[in-house]
Amino acid sequence: MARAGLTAERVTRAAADLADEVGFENITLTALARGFGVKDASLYSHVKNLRELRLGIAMLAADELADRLGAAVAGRAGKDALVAFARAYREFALERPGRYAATQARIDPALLATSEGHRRNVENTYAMLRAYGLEEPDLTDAGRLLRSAFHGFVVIEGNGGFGHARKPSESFDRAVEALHVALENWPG
Amino acid sequence: MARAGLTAERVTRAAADLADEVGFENITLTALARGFGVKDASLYSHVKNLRELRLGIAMLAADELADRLGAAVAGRAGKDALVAFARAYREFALERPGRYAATQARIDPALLATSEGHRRNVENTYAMLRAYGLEEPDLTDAGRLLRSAFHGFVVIEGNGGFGHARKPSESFDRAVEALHVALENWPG
DNA sequence: CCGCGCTTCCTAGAGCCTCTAGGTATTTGC
DNA sequence: GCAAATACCTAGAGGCTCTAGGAAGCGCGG
Repeated sequence: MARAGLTAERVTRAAADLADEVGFENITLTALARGFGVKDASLYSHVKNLRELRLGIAMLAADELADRLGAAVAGRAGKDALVAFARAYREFALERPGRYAATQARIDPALLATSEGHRRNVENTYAMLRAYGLEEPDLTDAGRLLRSAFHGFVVIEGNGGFGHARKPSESFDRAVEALHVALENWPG
Repeated sequence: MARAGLTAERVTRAAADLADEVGFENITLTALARGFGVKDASLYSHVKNLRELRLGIAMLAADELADRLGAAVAGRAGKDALVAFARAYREFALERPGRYAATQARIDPALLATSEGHRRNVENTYAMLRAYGLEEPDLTDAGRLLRSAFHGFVVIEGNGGFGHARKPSESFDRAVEALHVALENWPG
């Protein structure tokens, strides 16, 4: 009997792919096992339970997102950086919906602090905002607005919530411009 | 044997309450039946299946949200209306998380068109935005930005995604102010 | 090259979930 | 008060998570 050669690493990666296919909340250890040609009980040697598996995907995905966002803003500043950041963010969310959803999953704060990817994502955003001359607490407020707007947009878009009237990508670019205006004229 | 006196109406309403307690995605016909002191199979006389039940909650919730938003903006205009709208929106989402999640559920477009609540919600937003002197397609873009920002904010907040650094309500108010600035100086 | 132990994978099964089929009992409407 | 409508039931199939314990493949020292 040939073995499938599972490892925690491979299982998590396959789970992330599965999440992109069927949605982060719809992944199933049974389906994952089927993909490996293995029984579901076998996965429990590599993964503690479904919760932990989701956590693993979240870490993986946060790292990948951080890579993309980091590459997007590298060598840019101000509006250029904002636009590049926003587009890279949206692209990731649309292209890897399961992984993206994972980055937004509720995570134990203590554990979150150990996630390199999540930390880098926060850092990237703040670096961008500092270029607008913002200081605390405006920095936090502006960061939360950007995060909310970007996240809200891709969630609604991914959910098919925008109807067919106007191309989302156009609305998105305009929204980013409007946010740029808001950042430049941040209410004092 | 006394009967529980179920109707589609009562079942849906109880399901909405259950959703507020345990989360929209975590509602269960079994748990719902338990609440009525009835077997889960009995609910299938009143509700087609779990999908349809969720749909019913979505319709109910959209109506309730529309009531709140309508009341909030009544007699107001401009920044006043925006602030009132935003606060009512956030309040609903925090107070009735299950119902709120339902309003954001993916719904068949044909069915969505028949939902009074969803229609009123779109209408309310547009009325508010027209006061800023916006016209199509800016109206659509600005509407999508507001929806994204509000939705994103309450989702992240409800998910505990904002840490403990600064009170979300303060960030929210500042974000709304910033959005007001963006709407007033909408990029041409 | 042979057995020893570690790890991988298995079967069995409990518990919870959705949903169907078909039966019994209560209520309503005539 | 009787018949039709309907509220609710039991039984059961099928999918899910997760535990417990057993059997095969693999890598190592002798």
